[in-house]
Amino acid sequence: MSANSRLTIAAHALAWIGLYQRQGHEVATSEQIATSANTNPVVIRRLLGELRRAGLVESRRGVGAGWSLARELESMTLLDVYEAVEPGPLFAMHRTTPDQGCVVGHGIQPAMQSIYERIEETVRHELARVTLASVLRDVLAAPR
Amino acid sequence: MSANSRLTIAAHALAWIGLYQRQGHEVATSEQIATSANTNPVVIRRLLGELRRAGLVESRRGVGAGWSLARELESMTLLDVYEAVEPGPLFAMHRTTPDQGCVVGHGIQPAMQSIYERIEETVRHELARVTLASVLRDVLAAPR
DNA sequence: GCTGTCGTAACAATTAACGTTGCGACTGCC
DNA sequence: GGCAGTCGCAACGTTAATTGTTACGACAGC
Repeated sequence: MSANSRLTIAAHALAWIGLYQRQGHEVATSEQIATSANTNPVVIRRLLGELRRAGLVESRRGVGAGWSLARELESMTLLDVYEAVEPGPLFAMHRTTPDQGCVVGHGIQPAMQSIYERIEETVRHELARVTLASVLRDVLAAPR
Repeated sequence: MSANSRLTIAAHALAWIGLYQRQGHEVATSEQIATSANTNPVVIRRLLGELRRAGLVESRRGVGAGWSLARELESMTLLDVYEAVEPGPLFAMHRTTPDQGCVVGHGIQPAMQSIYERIEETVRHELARVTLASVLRDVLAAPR
């Protein structure tokens, strides 16, 4: 599965902003975060834009502009981030509609759909148990 | 997440073969399955080849060739199929290594890695609870 | 006005999955 | 022994999504 790294990068950005603010800074720029994540500032701005729409971060414009947290990291979970940045489901159906004249082709999609929904629900449950504050704790606890 | 449909198609193929055998046929051809799944026979052969390596199906060659189940559908779970056809993890890390000189860039990957491993474990647990026999039951129970 | 940053559009680059074609290998049947 | 049907597999084209890049206007503080 060509998994995407949107959730990883978004968590990275949030942890970075959170740590930076703890160190007394008001706002973080997309360029600073991009340097840490080794990617392009526009990629960060795009992701943070989605997080802003979800009410997780705020942005200022003008000179001295940048990003800040809209809520405490303690009150943010990976589920919040996941829902903000992940568009589609974990597992996909057929790209083309299967043969509806075939019994299997007709019944397979509803069958798999309900299974997939149950699995995604447990994934969401697990994501909801992890706060961004605990992610940052784990980040800082990594051996160097 | 650009989810792929490999698990869905593989389950489709197994259910199709299982039902076909129940109706008294010995083997199913990749072309029959491809027609039901509305795709190309080579795609089916590729997927079934992976399932064969995992010991879930067998194939014959020559005239009257085709595919048959190597085990009962009751003894096959979606986890068996998932592990046979899904190469990578559900969530990806950064595409490029983050800045190891940054505290967050250095600690983010191990932190996310352990979270992702825990989540994949619960997904595997859920997949293991679903047999292909129950998938086929659900397929046949779909309203027409 | 100048500067630094966001906001966003447009497009290129990369990657993975999927689809297609072609052909050799195998096996049962005539 | 030849024929026909199907798998096995490689090669390549197509498609779609993500990611990366460039460009430029908007905004706000100095």
